Amino acid sequence: MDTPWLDRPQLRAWVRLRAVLELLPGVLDAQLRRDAGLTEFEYYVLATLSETPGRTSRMTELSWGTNATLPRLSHVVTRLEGRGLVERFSLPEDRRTTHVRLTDDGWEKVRQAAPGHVATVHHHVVDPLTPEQLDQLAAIADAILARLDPSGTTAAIYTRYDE
Amino acid sequence: MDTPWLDRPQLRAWVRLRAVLELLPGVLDAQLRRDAGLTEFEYYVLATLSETPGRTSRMTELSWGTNATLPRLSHVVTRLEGRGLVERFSLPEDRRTTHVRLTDDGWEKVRQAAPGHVATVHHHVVDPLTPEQLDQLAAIADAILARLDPSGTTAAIYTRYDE
DNA sequence: GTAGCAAACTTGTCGCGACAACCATTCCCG
DNA sequence: CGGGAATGGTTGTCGCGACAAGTTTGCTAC
Repeated sequence: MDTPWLDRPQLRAWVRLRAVLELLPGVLDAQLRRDAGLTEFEYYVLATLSETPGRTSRMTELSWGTNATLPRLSHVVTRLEGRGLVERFSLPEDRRTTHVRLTDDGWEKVRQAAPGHVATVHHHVVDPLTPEQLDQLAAIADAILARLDPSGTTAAIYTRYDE
Repeated sequence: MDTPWLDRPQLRAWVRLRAVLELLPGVLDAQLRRDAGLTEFEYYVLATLSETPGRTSRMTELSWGTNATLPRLSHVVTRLEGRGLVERFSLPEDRRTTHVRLTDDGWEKVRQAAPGHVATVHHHVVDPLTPEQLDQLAAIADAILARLDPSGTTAAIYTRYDE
């Protein structure tokens, strides 16, 4: 098998992207841990639920919306449940499925945490980019996601953010 | 404090970027673990050393080149040393510093692992993008990195990939 | 020349995520 | 209508990364 190396422009883009992949999550995580006592992932679980009708979602659907595997989500929900931020229940119609509902405490939590998190995203991602670059970024991320998730199950979620 | 929410285009870009941040590292990591028995981060430590004159670097400089904290790097080097892929030593001129050298086994390891990893990067990042998008991505990542690393210590490393 | 301070790592502890195994429920099909 | 297969989640184990503390060496200033 021949080895297609990366040329200069490709390497340039990749090295920088890799640095962002390495550094950005830590910054977002640190801010939320410090100011809200939440993991970035925990925050997104709560935030996703808060935007869902009835503040309730099935585990599997929630895992799509948050780009997580089911085991990971299950563990996180267990922790959030222990802190009283969400609650699990199931319906008689299909007792295999588990539903997760955001509690009032959870709603309050995400409401308090949101401004700081949004400000961080603004500062580190939105503000440094021009509007054109934001559109470019959306298109670029879209193209990459198409490869990461060929089935398109996850990607389909994002279409709701299209104009 | 007022809360500047994200408008549609901003949200669109951010949600997609976040998905990439969540999914891409796992894919790269899984490929390297499976095919080479290396973490993506372990691979980059070895790869960075392999491109350094003398295949040797100080811990601190290596941590810059790989976007890692020193404790993290120290743990990783300990593991790599245990597997015989690198070796630590210090010089009398300043015995606080630790130098890390890639062994022949380490060199062979990275040589064997590189093609598969590069192919993965090609498939998931380079190939889905047009040349224009690659340039855009480099500029976008650059702008974000400037905020992530205001001191510019890390960023300075990347200028060597500029034309 | 020695007292403090800074630099450069290392080590210890804890928590989260990946993977694999497992369990319960429902569907399908002869 | 009974016996797999498939769906939907949960649980257990292990390893890595973050953070905080500790250690050694070198620098500086009086």
